[in-house]
Amino acid sequence: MDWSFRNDLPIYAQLVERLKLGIVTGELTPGARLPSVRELAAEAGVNPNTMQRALTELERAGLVYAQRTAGRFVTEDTAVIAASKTAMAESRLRDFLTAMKKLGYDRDGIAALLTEKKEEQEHADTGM
Amino acid sequence: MDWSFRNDLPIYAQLVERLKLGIVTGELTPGARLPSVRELAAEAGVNPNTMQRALTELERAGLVYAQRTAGRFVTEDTAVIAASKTAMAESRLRDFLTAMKKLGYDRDGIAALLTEKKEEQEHADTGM
Amino acid sequence: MDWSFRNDLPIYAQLVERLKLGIVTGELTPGARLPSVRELAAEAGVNPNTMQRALTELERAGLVYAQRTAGRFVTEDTAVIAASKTAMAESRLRDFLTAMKKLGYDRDGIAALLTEKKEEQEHADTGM
Amino acid sequence: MDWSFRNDLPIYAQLVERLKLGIVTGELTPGARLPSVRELAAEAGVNPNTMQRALTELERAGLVYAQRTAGRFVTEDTAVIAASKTAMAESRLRDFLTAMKKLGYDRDGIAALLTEKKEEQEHADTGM
DNA sequence: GTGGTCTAGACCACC
DNA sequence: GTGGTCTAGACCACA
Repeated sequence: MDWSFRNDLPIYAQLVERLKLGIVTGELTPGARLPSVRELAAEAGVNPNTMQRALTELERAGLVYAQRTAGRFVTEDTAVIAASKTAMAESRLRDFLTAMKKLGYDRDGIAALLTEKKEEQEHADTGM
Repeated sequence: MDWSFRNDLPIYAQLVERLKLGIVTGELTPGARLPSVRELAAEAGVNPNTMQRALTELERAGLVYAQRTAGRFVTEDTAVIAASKTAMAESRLRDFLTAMKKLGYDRDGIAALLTEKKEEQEHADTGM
Repeated sequence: MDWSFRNDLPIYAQLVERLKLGIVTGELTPGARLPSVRELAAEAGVNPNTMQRALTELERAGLVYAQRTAGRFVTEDTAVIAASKTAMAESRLRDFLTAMKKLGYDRDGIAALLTEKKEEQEHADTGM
Repeated sequence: MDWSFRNDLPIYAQLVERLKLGIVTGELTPGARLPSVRELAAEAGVNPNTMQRALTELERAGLVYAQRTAGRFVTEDTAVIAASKTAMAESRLRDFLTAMKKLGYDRDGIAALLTEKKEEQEHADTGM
């Protein structure tokens, strides 16, 4: 995992984002035991409390559960994970579309931009 | 103009965003005179200092210029406005694509989501 | 407000409980500004962080909202408050009924206990 | 017996609760021999130490007694069992009433809620 | 050793 | 002065 931080968002929120990503992409498999708070904190280079806060947030979202003294585990409920993933994607998509619409782009304009970007990318790919 | 504020961004930043939007969408036409800081602040229901900061930001971006005593005006340089608009759009697009890619969506997946969304929208439109 | 704490529940949770109670009972009126985190913390005799955690919880529940630098306010949405109140009552009721049922009491048994308690109470009242 | 655990109470306390319930409801008859700690622990899926602690608690409460090598037995003193049962019920009742009173419900309000709940239940029963 | 809680104290952007 | 974030370090019950 890369534990680099931007400065446009609180660290704990970025930790949440990062861990969520790890779960929905399968990097952290359902049922897997997470390292202890202290270990994760050390790995990420943050205070244990900060990491704790992030994990508490994940617990609230149902992506992780804590067991008294055994540690924390990724939920086995793959439905929850899948729902979380699509929710994240839809949210991104919705935000993107409304922002673009506010800027005066309609669906065709957006589609044009996308294909344009795509071609750029392909040229860059072949060029590398 | 709607002057409602979210809680995830400083107010002055939201003011900048809102005014920028007004300019690039033509709601505020090139060369138009802006209301005074006091008036704008009153309209938006914010502290004049906060509005002031937003306008200063817009000046730095070259979208607005001040004339000693006459007030502030939207730039007449339509090229600057157009550039600002495409810059905003590209930035949105880039952020969106990288976020989706992190979530495991490739170009085809994104395209699928977009068309899906489009159909939803159309059904909603016809249904209303 | 009485800020006494039991030791069967984390302090922050008791703070949440106490403040929630204040809101649903109208002790804290809709739209009212709460004292600052620091003031509340001093009044309750806890660390500001602990009070902050409680208030964050209330915010998540929609009973309180924060405004950038102006302070925190009780929600004006009385529907949310009413819903919260009935939710609390129903939850208490449900817990009570299931617990009694597990103990082997049916509805009639519970009703009997209630009227018995009521009479006790009345005798105590007249006796005072 | 169902040995599922919540997360809001230490496991040993939940074990005590569960076993107490078994005794006061007669599921575990007076004088009956309990399985060994090891067996109980295995059945409940907990550490033997944890189950041991729960049983010790029950002994202190006088609901269970140990005989050197023969094992543990449910008390034959039905008076103790009955007293334990009413104590549990009264405690539940008292807690419930004070909580509801704090929420602003008087006896009539509580009675109303109860009958309301009762009707709901009956409709659900007949409806199934 | 694990998660959970709490304190103390600091820094920050914002208004 | 306000809310928000973060660190450091401590203590606790639990298993």
